[in-house]
Amino acid sequence: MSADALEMIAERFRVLGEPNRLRLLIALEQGEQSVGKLVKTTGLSQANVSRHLGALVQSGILARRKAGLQVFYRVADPGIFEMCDHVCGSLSKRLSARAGVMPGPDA
Amino acid sequence: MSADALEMIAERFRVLGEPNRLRLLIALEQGEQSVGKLVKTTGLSQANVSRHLGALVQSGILARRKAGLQVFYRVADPGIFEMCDHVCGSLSKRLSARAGVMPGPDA
DNA sequence: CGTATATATGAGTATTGAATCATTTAGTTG
DNA sequence: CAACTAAATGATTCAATACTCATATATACG
Repeated sequence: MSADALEMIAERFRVLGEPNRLRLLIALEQGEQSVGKLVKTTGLSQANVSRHLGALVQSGILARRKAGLQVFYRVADPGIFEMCDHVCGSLSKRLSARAGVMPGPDA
Repeated sequence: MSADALEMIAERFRVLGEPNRLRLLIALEQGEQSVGKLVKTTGLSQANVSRHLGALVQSGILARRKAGLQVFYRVADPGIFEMCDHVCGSLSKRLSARAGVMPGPDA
C-alpha cells in the first residue's frame, strides 16, 4: 500500500474523527440544510460550522449548493453512515464484553 | 445521540486517522507480531511503534500478549478492515468521478 | 447606491497529538 | 546478582487543528 494511499485513507478517517463534524453529518442525514439552520440545531458558532462544513466538502463527504443568500449542504457520500453504524457495532460489542454480557445471537 | 456516544465514535475514527497506525494494522492483518518485528517492517522508531500500539489497544482494536521478553500484538477487532475497504471504495469512486470516468457497473 | 443578511475567511490562541531522546521497567541468561 | 534484551514511558519539541473574534464577500432588498 503506497504512502499516498494510506494518507488518503487516514485523512478520511481523521475527518470523521471529530464529534462536531459527526453532529453536522447526523443533522444532515435527514436532508439538505442551510448553514444557518445547522448553526441553530448544533449550537456551534457560525464560523465553526462553516469551517467544519468546508472540511467535509473538501473530503468529498458533503456537497454544497448555493441559493441566494443561503448555502445548503447535503451528504454526498451516504456510505459514511454505514461506517458510523459499523463503529457503533464494534463499540457496543466492546461495551457488552466489558460488562461481561454476551452480545451476540449466540448468547 | 449523546455527546459521550459521539465522542466515542469520533475517537474510534480518530485512532484510524493516522497513516502509521494504519501501517501497523496492515502489518498485523497477516497475524500476530512482536513489537520488534513491527519496528523492523515499518521502519518506525521503537518508541513510536510502542505508543501507536498502545493507542490501538486502548481503543480495543488490538490485543496484547506478553511472552517472555517480547510482547505480541494481534487484531482484536477485524471489522476495521471492512471499514478500510469501505473507505477505499468511497475514495476510488471519488477519484474515478473526478477523472470523468463512470465508476460503476452502469458505465 | 446604501443597508441588511448569510456565509466564508484571515488572524490569533489554545489544545491536541505525533515524534524523539533518554530512561525505566520487566524478563532472561550467565 | 550482573549483564543483557525487549518494550514502555516521562519529558520535550514541533506541527496540526479546533475554536473564536473580527472582518470580508456575496446576495437581496428598499
